[in-house]
Amino acid sequence: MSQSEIRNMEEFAAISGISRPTVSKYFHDPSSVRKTTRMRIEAALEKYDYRPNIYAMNQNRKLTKNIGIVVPYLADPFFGEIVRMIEGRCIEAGFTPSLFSAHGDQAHENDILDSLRSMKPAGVLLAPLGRQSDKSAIETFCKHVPTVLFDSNIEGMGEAFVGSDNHSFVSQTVEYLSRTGETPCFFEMRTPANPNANKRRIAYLSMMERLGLEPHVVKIDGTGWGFEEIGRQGGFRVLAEKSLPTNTVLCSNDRLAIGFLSACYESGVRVGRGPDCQLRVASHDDHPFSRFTCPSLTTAAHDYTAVSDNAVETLFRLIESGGRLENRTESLFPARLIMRDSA
Amino acid sequence: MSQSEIRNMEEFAAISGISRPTVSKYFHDPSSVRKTTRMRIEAALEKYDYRPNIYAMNQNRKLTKNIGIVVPYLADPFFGEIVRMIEGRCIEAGFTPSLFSAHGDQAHENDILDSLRSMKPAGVLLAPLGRQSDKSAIETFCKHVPTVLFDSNIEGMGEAFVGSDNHSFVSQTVEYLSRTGETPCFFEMRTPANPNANKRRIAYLSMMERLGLEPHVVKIDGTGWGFEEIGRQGGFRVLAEKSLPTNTVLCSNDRLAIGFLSACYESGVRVGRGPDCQLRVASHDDHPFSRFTCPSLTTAAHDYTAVSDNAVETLFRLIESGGRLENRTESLFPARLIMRDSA
DNA sequence: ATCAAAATTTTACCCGCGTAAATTTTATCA
DNA sequence: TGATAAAATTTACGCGGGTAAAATTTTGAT
Repeated sequence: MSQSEIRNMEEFAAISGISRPTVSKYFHDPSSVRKTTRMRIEAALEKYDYRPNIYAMNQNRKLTKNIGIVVPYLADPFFGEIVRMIEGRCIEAGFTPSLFSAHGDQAHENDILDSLRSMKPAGVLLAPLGRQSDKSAIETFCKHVPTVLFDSNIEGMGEAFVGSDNHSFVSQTVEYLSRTGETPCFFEMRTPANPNANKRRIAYLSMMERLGLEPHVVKIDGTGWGFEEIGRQGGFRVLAEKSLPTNTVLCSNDRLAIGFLSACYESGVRVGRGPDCQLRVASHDDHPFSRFTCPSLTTAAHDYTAVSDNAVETLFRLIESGGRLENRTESLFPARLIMRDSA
Repeated sequence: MSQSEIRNMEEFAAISGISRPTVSKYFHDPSSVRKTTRMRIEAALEKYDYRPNIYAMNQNRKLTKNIGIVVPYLADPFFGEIVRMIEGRCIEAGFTPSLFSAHGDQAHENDILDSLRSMKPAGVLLAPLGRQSDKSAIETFCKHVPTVLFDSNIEGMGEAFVGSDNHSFVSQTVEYLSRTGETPCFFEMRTPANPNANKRRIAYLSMMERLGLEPHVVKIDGTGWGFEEIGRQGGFRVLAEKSLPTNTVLCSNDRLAIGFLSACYESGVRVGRGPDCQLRVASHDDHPFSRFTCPSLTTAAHDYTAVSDNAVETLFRLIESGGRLENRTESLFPARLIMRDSA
């Protein structure tokens, strides 16, 4: 560490006694220069803490070493967790992740895609808003930038999709609930923000049919990304109306369940599988908060690690093969039933 | 929208009949060119969707229009909320925010500061890890980049600090709790991650002294950023040991309280202010989930909007005055007591 | 209409680096 | 040790724009 008199790569190259283009190669990939050369550069690097101008570096590069990560709603800690894992993998592999959240807003998502395009990223991991997404904007984007979709699928878009197998989630919860008690009804938003919700309803219906049970879908009103509040208000409604067809409620996702449980608590409805309980509640996602609800929430867990690892690996394959894959793959990972106290 | 044959600003300038440097000025600040010129450029922009190469733009600029936002732990929805507000303000003002999370890790925080420096941002809004932060790394960073600290203060670093007034939080909760029931004890981590925790303990002690009450600080073990789990384990411990000195628990922050409440529920301890309740629990932060705990959590709320608005405005002032402020200001916003059901 | 001052636009030059092609060095093997 | 292929380095040029200073146009008061 010393006075950083070094203003550019030219000067740094002069000092380390190597030509500038070789130094350039070194920064692009240290292993691409001779060992002796590398050592001389690294020695100089110790003395003068020079770092290349990232803007000048990327200007003439067709593809940068940047990876874009886009999530729909960052105030949801589920995405916080996923992002943490994905970022780690990207950095390990020598990429520079940049993170964006659409904050539940279509216009914002479009703006993100716009600025992402001008970043010339090597690839993008995109968890779209879903129903609210501007499909054509996403389609156009994917044509120009190597993109892997994750979490929420949009038919045919991106070079691949990596997510969880909604059928696996629902079949496990439905099977468990109906085996151990009353038939579950399915509690969801009338107009879900996310395609996973639709898949889960369908899985519920087909699972009930297979088990020869009568399905009941309870649809509640509400829009936006404040799922907990929506679940809570919906919970108050169905509890007040006593309109629940069974004593077992399977929520479409944990955030709705969190709200529903708080409505139950406030309404004095005891939830759990004990003899003194009036209601069982289960759900899907294994949201980071779901182990701290009262009672703790029985749910089907995403394989966070598998999804994020596979999404990243798929993107790396995509990047290495020049931005196009033979055929669009959809990798779905099964859920793991987490039995806690709510059902 | 048409075929984007435009490869660079030169070509675009030719087509719109303006010289390239003027076009450059336009993209830097549309209001800096004559109205007629602006209209001609914007007309051309409609026909040919050209956008300048951001890397070429920033290469020779001493300062970009980027603003760095750094938070310690993005899986905490508190930061998700703050980020959402801050990003909005930055975009409104024509800046490009880029978001980073240290994910609770010092090395990661340092790496972020490193890459942030090479981004030549106009300014940075930094919520440091706190105790885990590498103070000297942050100090060096702040010398080179105009930085406003927020949420968690580090004495003397950055050109300003914007956050919440911990004394206001604690004085309100302590006053309320001791006025309406038993004296509160203070429930916190033995080695808190965040300087706010220390300020809150001190505020608790001084407040108790002022009220002529005997303070009790309950310290629980645990490290890292999984506060809920730490609060939960600590809760089980103190409940099993029956070591709580009073029936009123004031948690240092909501995430601890969330864990503590789940421990209470599982231990069959009824929390609330009703006659059949054994314990009152209150806390600080107004975490997004605190209204969904069981019972809903009485807490002191950050003025999210004021903090984020003020942090951004302070940064803008800092940027306009060339990166240095007369003297380091600390803006603290008072809390608002949110009375819910837990106390 | 005139003319100087102010606001814009152009001219001219530079920034910091990527990269293909040419050249040099190193490694391989007889 | 010498010939030759392979690897590394250097040469030479371009990329896409920023920006000071010069030239021009506009403004506004007379």
